[in-house]
Formats: sequence, structure tokens, C-alpha cells
Amino acid sequence: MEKNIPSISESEWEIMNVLWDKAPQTANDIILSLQESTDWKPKTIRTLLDRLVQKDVVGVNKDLRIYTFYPLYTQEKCQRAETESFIKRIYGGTLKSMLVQFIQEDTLSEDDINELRFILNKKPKKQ
Amino acid sequence: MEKNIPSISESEWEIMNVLWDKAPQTANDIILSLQESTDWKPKTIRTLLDRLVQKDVVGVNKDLRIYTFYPLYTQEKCQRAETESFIKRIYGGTLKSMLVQFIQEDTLSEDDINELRFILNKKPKKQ
DNA sequence: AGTATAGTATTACATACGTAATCAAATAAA
DNA sequence: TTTATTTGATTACGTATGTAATACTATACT
Repeated sequence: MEKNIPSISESEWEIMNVLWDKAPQTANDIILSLQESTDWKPKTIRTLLDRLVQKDVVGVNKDLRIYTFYPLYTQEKCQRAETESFIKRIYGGTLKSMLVQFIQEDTLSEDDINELRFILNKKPKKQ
Repeated sequence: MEKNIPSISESEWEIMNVLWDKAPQTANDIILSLQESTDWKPKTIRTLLDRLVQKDVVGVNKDLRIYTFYPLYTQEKCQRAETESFIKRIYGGTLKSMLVQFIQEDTLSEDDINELRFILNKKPKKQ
């Protein structure tokens, strides 16, 4: 029984990325990390973090006075969930249809394409 | 000078898909289409349509008493814009990183992979 | 002509999200 | 010990979104 991953908003993803990079972290750790990449006020970051906790996407350890936070789902799981709903919404359901478009519209460089060929070929055949 | 495409919400995408399928259409046409795939009330659909008009993603022809609506951007353009921001947010910017994950995690069937190989190989080499 | 009906326009209301500020409690510093 | 500082909890407020309902207006029918 896979439980549905709650939806993570754009800003919340920034927080998650910091936590996936390293966990657990205190709110202050996270604030310091994000101060480099965003111009959010500490209070803002704290709010986002609290919301992730409410959504049960982030867990809190309250044993010490200064709490520490950690992700409750792996990055891969969240990426996959987002991607599936994204592709369904935007491309009518198939990753392939998206790829076809990207390949055909020259979004991918020749190098990218070669690398993809390589990855696809490396992938072992099932039997 | 490319103008930025306004962001289209999840529900609004449903409307857009109907309009991309065929345009122009009256509000009623759209309502009928969506009544098959959703359980939205006509008024709801009308609201979504109006919002798309406000956002300048959909145009209206008011020459006749019963308006007709049509998309102001191609589906490809909107897909691409969404996809770029999506990939940046979720995968740190590269389509490739997403693909690698999907290929490695067996999300794609063997058939899909073969089809991708085919598409990639069909793609003419630039020079 | 009067009324039902179909479109359009306006208004509504709860929840999510972006972006914080204020309030309270506990610890650290003076 | 009194006070400043840090951390956590609660509250705020505008815009977007989901999901409509109500009000107005112009045809269509009786």
C-alpha cells in the first residue's frame, strides 16, 4: 500500500532539496543554506518548513530544545510522484510523448542525445 | 522578444487541452467536452475559461452574441515552458537527469526504450 | 407582449501558497 | 538576576486556485 505523497509546492521544494542533501538539520542550518541561494527571510523559511511538517513530508525530532528536521520520503520517490502527475497533466500521460517532442524540437544538444543513446544501450535487456 | 507565457493551473490545462484539440469553440462546446472527462459544473468551467482569458492565454471573439474562444499559444510552446520550469524545479535543470532516473528505475518498458532508441537514431545528425 | 432559457458578468468562499511579523518561552550574556 | 537573543508557536495578509452561485441581458417560445 503506497501512501500518496502530499503535494510539495515550488518553494517547499527548495527546503526539501536542502534536507535531501543532508539530514537531519536544524531550522537554522536550513536557513543558512538557503540564504545563499534565495533571499527569503528566516521566518519565511521557518513557515515553509512548518508546513512541510504539517503535510507529513518532513519529520521533526523534538528531543532536544532545538528541533531537527528530516525528510520522510526519498528524493527519488518525490521526483517520481511529481513527474508522473506532471506528465499526465501536460503530455497526456506518457513520458515518451514528452521525449519525442524534446528530441524533435532540438531542445537536446547532439551531446545530450549521444549520452541518452548510451544510457539506453547500457540498460540491460530483460528476459 | 519572447513574451513569457502566464502560468496555467492544473484545471486550466484541461480547458486548454480542449481548445488545442479544436478551436475556436463556444463556452458551451467546451463544457460539453469536459462533461465527459470531468465532473465540473458548467459555471466552474466558465470561470476557468474566463480566467484564461484574463491571463491572456485564451482569446475571445465577441463579434457574435455567443462568444468563441481560442488559444493564444500553441500547445508545444506551453508544454515546453511548463516542462522547463518543472525540470528546473524538480531535477535541478536537466532533462537528462530526469531521463536517466526514469530509465534506470524501470519506469519505461522495454518497448518504450526500444522506441526511444529508434527516435534517437532517426534524429538526423547536425553538421 | 410576457416569460422561460441560454449566455455573459459579477460575486463568493474555502484552501493553498508566498511572504512574513508578532508573541512566547527558554537559554545565554551582562 | 535582569536582559538580550535565539528558537518555536501563532497570527497575518494578499494572490492564486478550485469550485461554484447569483444577477443581468438578450434571444426564443408561448
